[in-house]
Amino acid sequence: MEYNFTEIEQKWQSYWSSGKTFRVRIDPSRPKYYVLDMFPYPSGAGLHVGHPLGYIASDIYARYKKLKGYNVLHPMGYDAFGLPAEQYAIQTGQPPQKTTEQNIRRYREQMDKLGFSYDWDREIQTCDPSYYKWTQWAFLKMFHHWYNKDSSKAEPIDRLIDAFNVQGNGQVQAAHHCQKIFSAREWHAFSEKEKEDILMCYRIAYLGETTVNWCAALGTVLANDEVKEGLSLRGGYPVEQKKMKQWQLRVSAYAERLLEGLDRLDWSDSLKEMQRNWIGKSDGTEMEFRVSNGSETFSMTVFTTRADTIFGVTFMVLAPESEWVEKLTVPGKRKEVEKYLAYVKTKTERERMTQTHRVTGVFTGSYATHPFTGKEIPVWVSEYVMAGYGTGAIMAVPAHDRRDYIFAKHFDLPVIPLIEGCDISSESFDAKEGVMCNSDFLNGMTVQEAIPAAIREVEKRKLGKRKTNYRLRDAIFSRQRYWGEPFPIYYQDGIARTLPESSLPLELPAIDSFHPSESGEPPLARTKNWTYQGYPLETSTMPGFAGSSAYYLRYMDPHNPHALVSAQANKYWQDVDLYIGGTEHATGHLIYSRFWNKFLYDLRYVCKDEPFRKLVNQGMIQGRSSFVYRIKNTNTFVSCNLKDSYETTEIHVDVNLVTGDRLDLDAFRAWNPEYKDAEFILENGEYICGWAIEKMSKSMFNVVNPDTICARYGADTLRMYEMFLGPLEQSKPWDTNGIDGVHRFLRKFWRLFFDKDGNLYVNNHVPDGKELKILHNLIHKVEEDIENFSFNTTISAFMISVNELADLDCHKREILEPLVILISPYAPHIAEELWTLLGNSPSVANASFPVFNPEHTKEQTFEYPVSFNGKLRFKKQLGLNLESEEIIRLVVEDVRTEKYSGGEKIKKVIVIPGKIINIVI
RNA sequence: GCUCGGGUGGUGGAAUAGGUAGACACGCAGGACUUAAAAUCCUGUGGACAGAAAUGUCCGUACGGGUUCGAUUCCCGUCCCGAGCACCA
Repeated sequence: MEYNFTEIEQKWQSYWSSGKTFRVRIDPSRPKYYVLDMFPYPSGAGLHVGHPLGYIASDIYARYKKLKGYNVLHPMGYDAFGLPAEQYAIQTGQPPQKTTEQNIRRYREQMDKLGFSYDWDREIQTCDPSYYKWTQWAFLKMFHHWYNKDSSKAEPIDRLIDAFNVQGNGQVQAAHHCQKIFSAREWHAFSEKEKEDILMCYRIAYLGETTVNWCAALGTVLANDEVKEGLSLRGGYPVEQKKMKQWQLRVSAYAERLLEGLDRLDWSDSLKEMQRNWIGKSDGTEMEFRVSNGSETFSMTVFTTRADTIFGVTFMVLAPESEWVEKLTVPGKRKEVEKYLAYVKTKTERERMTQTHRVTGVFTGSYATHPFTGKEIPVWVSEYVMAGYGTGAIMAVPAHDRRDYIFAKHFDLPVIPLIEGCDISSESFDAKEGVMCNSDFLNGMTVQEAIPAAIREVEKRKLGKRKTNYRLRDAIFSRQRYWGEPFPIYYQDGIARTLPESSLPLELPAIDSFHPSESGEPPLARTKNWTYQGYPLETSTMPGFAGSSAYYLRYMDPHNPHALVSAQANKYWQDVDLYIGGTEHATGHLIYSRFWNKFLYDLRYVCKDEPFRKLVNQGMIQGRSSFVYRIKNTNTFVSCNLKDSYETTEIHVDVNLVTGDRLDLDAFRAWNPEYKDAEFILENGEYICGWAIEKMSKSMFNVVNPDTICARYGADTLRMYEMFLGPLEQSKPWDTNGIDGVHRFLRKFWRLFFDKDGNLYVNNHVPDGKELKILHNLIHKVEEDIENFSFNTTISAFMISVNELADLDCHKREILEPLVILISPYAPHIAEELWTLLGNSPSVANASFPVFNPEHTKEQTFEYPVSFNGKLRFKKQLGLNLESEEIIRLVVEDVRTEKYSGGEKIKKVIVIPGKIINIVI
């Protein structure tokens, strides 16, 4: 019988789905294990071979854990709200509901072909009202809570109001951005609007004025993680900084907990490091400077991590956006400053970031007084100081800060060195080392001593106090978009009011035009009756990360109409034990969902404060793009190695028209009408394409569809091959060379179960030591490798074992049956088929993982006389005094021998001279 | 610039509480079976040198040092590649 993968795979896929083989339920008698994939955004392009990489790995692990007796939750769903569907809707008029549904269907078809063990009864789609009800619900909870720094958790806003009623806000330790300090009496006197405005500054979900990333081309604001190098992540359009009133989440309140929680997570160091950088904790000091513009005197605060350099401050710098600029610009400088501010405004965020070498700035005309020396120091404005970090103003120490140094040199400001013997003739000395000088009471101390000493002095003189700053900003939560969750918010006399929980979900209305309105308002603004009890509803929608922030909780209890997740389900499933997905979510989703989860934890809706215990980042599978070279202004294409003699344009060509870099000329002509009359200049009768490794994407024509591979080799081969390609976490280009090897192996595996005539043949003979050794070595290896996510090396082990068993012509049930179980996580279809052919009832998923017995693999242990014949050079370790020809007797723990024509010879001895030492002879 | 990874045959990659480097696979070369092809199987395959051959010797894990009886593995320095952050005071 031949290995007919098409038939086998179809048969078992339909068996699994109709029999609901992978349905899971709460079962207190078994330990739980939760294996989660980052759910995909269903794009119009469908899955390419890179997408399933992580899914295959998680499926292997989930099946393995199931075999190990765990009750495994392994769900899948779709992150269905998002920009691309809406962009597509704008271009084509197709409603996103419709295209999203189509894409989901396509994704599902493709995934089904790969034989995943998902419990599809738990599928969720973030655009489904029964799901986003709970996204809106969480938002309402955040609106109604504030962050108490004393208890380090979120608490109901009513309790804050109680505090205001009794004592005002002076003593309240809260994460907030309220500028006013008021007494209880003042609080009582405020109007309702005033009270609401104040409370808004304390809510965890709040509406606030802030500098946002505004993307004009997309017509929406974007979160920091959606912007890269001044361009939008989606589409690559320019992004500018703009002050706008937006919904935000007070993620910054959780900065310390988000940072500290990382220590308890089993994530890769690099990912943790990325999150640490993103949170950007820095310990320093806030220091006050008296500043005068000639007529008025103010107290201005700056933040520094180098309080020790206080005596090197020779000027101050304000961010152009800082409110101090207005106050400190003297009349004589007004024109100049305004001109500078106008100049800064014309620069896009991207320009400001890429043109960092350009030194710009302007003097305000004001002076600050140095708190220790009393000297007057000028206050400047420059774009190199950022409004959003610290206080938007800095004390500049040109001798010991690179940026300040460059600025000082450019504008000819004084530089005072503070470290003995440091060379600052061409650049600043930024290292935190050396002995202080020119620094009054700090002189003679090392930098490490001077930092705390300076802070102590600052605090003693009441010039400032210790402060920890975080780079992490609050998340901007509104998008001027249609295809997202509507906010359960309406406006009454300019006050934001929440819809009652009982009215959720607030469903997204169907609309017919997806363009933003003329005035730049979101599409919902044009929707008739977008009101609640006659009051206008919020017209922006929630961002992409809203729906993905708690989906892992919903999988635990996906159909519950009364709660996001019941306490019972949450208590059983707890948290995600293994989360697999790409690094691209390091500073987005993985921060937001940790924040979201911590918030729900504070409110006791979930029992774990960290959602994802272990996280593995699968690498990206890149595409191998092919190129043709068109001679400029012609329709003639020249082969790769001849292209240097012509002036050519490089054009991407569909990789499916190329075999081993040779272009199929007819297929190329048929590919695109533009090329139907193409002429070719060949080399050796062939057209050779150029190539490059790039991101796999439709626009590069380098997409390899898993369906094609499945049709040709079967899903089991694809699954094993993707794992065989290399370490899971490593990025690697897709290369179909080598897939034959894996396919050959599976055929060989199949043939192991048949006799020479091709009849199924399995006997009940008792296996001998050799066969048992092969099996148990393999059990050991598979177990070890799966636990270490080293899926590629397991496959080698399978290949070796199967070859050995084939050589022994082994058809023993006791060996072959466990072998089927071992391979089932990798190649589930072939395993199911063989499992039933062996007379077992389906499915192998319900079998248990074979037990490793070291007795079967153990090598001999005995005392052995060993002659070292002068090759022994281990006297020191052994504590022996040996002459070269001496023969010694050692207690040997293990001896490895090797057969050769003359008999056996010793290759390796493991001795115990107090400590185990490996010796190779 | 800073942080974190990484550099091993023609290729993807094995092997690190330090102990036979190159598992396994691809590719390539040769062979068997076949009218032929496909499929399958076998043999060889890091480099250099010696030998008819079995085999042996030397060199080899980016480069230069160090620790060690022994280093792909540990330490120091240099170079290169990848990823992330990037005026964060």
